[in-house]
Amino acid sequence: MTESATAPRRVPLDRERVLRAAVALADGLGIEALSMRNLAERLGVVPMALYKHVANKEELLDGMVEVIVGEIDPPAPGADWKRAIRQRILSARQALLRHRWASQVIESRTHAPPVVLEYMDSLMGTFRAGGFSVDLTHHVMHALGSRIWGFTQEVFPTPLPPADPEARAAMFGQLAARYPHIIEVATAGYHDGQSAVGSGCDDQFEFEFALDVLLDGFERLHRQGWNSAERRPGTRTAG
Amino acid sequence: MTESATAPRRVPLDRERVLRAAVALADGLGIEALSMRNLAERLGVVPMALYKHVANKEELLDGMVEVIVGEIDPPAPGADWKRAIRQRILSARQALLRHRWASQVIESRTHAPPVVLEYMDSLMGTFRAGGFSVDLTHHVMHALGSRIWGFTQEVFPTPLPPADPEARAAMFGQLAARYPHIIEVATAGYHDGQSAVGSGCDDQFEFEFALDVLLDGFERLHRQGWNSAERRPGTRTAG
DNA sequence: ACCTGAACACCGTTCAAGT
DNA sequence: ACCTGAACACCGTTCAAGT
Repeated sequence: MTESATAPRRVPLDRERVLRAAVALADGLGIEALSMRNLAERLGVVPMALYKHVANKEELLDGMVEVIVGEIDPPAPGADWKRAIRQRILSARQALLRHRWASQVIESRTHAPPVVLEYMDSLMGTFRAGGFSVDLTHHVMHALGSRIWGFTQEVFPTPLPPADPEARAAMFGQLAARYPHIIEVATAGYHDGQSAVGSGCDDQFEFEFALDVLLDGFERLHRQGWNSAERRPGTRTAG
Repeated sequence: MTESATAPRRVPLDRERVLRAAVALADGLGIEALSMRNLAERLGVVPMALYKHVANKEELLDGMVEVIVGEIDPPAPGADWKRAIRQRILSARQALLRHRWASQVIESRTHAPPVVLEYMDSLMGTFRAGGFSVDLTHHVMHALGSRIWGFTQEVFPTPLPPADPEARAAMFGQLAARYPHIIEVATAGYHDGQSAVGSGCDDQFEFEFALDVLLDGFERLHRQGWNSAERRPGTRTAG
């Protein structure tokens, strides 16, 4: 009985506990609230104690990425490449949606933690198993880019329209004059008084739309036996 | 002669000068070196003087984005939609490459400055002029996402291999065991002793590859009269 | 009325002093 | 030998004192 009642919460710190606390803190208060001092306080230790388990804040962030990437489902056995890739990326998307700060942190990393390399290697293995050439696999991974994590940097969120109908009408009038196409697109299909501006698009639909345009394109290139010695996809002339 | 020799550099500060100095500082020393204090010193003023021209640092960053987006070429007249969009995005890419910090700052913006809305509106106008439905224009803009700025978040840069041939061979052996597909792809086409790992891919080729896969896909959907009431691109069954 | 130095409330990280 | 409080060199921003 080493953990007796006389020392109730004297659980020794370890890297795992530091990382999980950091993830929980970022989940709860946002990534901008994650400071070494803040995290230490949350763990009931002095800030310097953290430096026993992570060399610095950058390494802390690396570790947090590892935790999130670890939540991505393993590849489904037996699926064809297209379904396998699609499923894996959409699983990554779910993991990233559970931790809204994660995409930002992933994009700020300058080197890949091992678990990230494993994930990328696994995706590439799926393409190769599907018959993709090494060449096409290479460019296809680049084309997916950060989309392999299930997110794409969206264009800027448009601000919420004012609640007052008159003010809203005035705002739309002004915007429509300056940005006619944005307003046209944003208000399409919303003719019953509300508008898509501010109310947000269906992010999941948009993500899958882009993913499927890419996957369909990859499939076509693969079938055509594309290779990079020829030109880029769109520039090949007929015959 | 208001600007006489007796007061040589007493040029009054204005927003324009603040923004240009901030861009120059970020270009020269990196975005992490851009602080209000640093920028003030560079301009020979006290930090508080900056707050006369920008409300806070966020607004300073907004202004810097405006400067960079202003460098993007206007649309070429007379080109078909595909060439026009392609050219515009590749021009944006050149602007962003001149300011390596810009993509990071653009992605961190929470709202779009007017010049950004104008650029997006202009792209959407090009799709519309090319006959795209409002519906397809909407989803196509989402699919491009941050690619409209000419960049995509690349996957993590792989570290430079060690110079010592023996150490390099050992490293490749270890990596190949853990990440066989990464190594396969990274070393393809480099059989003359060097490797693509660390030496970097052709970013411009990769960018245009992905862009063209998307543009080709958009063209195909447009010709098919795609609309979002049907399913996503890849999920439509034959017939 | 205008400007600005000092101060406030933070940061990540170092380091020497204390146990 | 180990731990940690104080300190260092920064931040963005506030505010009151000085001109």
